Amino acid sequence: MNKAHKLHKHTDDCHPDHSHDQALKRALQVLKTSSLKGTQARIAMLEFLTEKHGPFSPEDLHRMLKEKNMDLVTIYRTLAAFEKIGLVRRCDFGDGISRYEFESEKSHHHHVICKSCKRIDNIDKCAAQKVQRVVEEMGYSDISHNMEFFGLCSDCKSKG
Amino acid sequence: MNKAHKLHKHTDDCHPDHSHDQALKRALQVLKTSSLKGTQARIAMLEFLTEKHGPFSPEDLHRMLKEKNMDLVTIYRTLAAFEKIGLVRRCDFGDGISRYEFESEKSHHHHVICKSCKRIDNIDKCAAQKVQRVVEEMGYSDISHNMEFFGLCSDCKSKG
DNA sequence: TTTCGTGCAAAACCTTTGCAAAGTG
DNA sequence: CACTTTGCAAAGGTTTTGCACGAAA
Repeated sequence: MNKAHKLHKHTDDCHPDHSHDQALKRALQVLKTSSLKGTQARIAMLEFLTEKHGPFSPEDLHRMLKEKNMDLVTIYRTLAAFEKIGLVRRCDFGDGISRYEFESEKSHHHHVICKSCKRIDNIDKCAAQKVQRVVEEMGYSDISHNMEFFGLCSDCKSKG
Repeated sequence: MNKAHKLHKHTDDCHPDHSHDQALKRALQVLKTSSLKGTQARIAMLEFLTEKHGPFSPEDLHRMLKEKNMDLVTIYRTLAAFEKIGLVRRCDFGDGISRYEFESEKSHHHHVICKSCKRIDNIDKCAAQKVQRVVEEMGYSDISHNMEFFGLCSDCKSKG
């Protein structure tokens, strides 16, 4: 069974300001800083991720970048590398599939996934910051978080 | 490789009021209401989960309830059934392992996982409620959420 | 040139499924 | 007794690993 790989596109624009190229430049900079080589595969993935934003599963990326003839394994390894240096964030929608999204201060947000039609909406407000302060007070540093919401969207509700 | 299965115990008491048995009673009630049979396996798991609370992976439970001679598959199926009727909540710590925790209104909370020593602390404050209101305004109903924090605990920080 | 990254094949791992036997109400 | 649940075995799907070849600095 090929679970819920095809999820709806976002219903709102993540980047109405067309700041893709800036994000890409910064990303390539981070790559250098981390002494990772600027290979074709990595550049192709960063171009895609900064423009389309996500979240995408490794298989999604493999399919959507198939003209680049990259191995799925390379995509897994590249995403792991990107995650380690903070270029992407891993999302978990609870279906056993990892999804990744380009991460930057500006772009940080969370999602609601409709339990029925699997559509994804962005939530711009990140209330986790208040909790983050609590976590800091507990003595933690270098804090990150995951937060996803699940619900029934209005369309699915009205359809019964 | 057997990833981070052995996580530290919580460093604070979840239930200083010893309300295990009450929670267990209510859980068994929910079982009946959902027309699920009160089998040995289910009762053993509920006893364990209401007392020790979690979060536990299926394998954790299998190991810790090994005197009951339950098959791992039974544990998977039971957890799935419990999750469906809201008796447990699934947590994702981003390491590819599902962990489950007994869920009740009183017990609802989130975690911080130390990236280094894997210790888990509870966060009692659930700031997700404000975001939940935003999600409601977007038209969603029947909303649930996952939220986990990751950081470096003070012990690990001082050890370098 | 030296180090790092990629592709391919295979393995590891967690989770799910099918079916006969046993248990529950 | 009718129906659900369990155990066992096997399969499924995602992710990881090993190694030789190729690419980047």
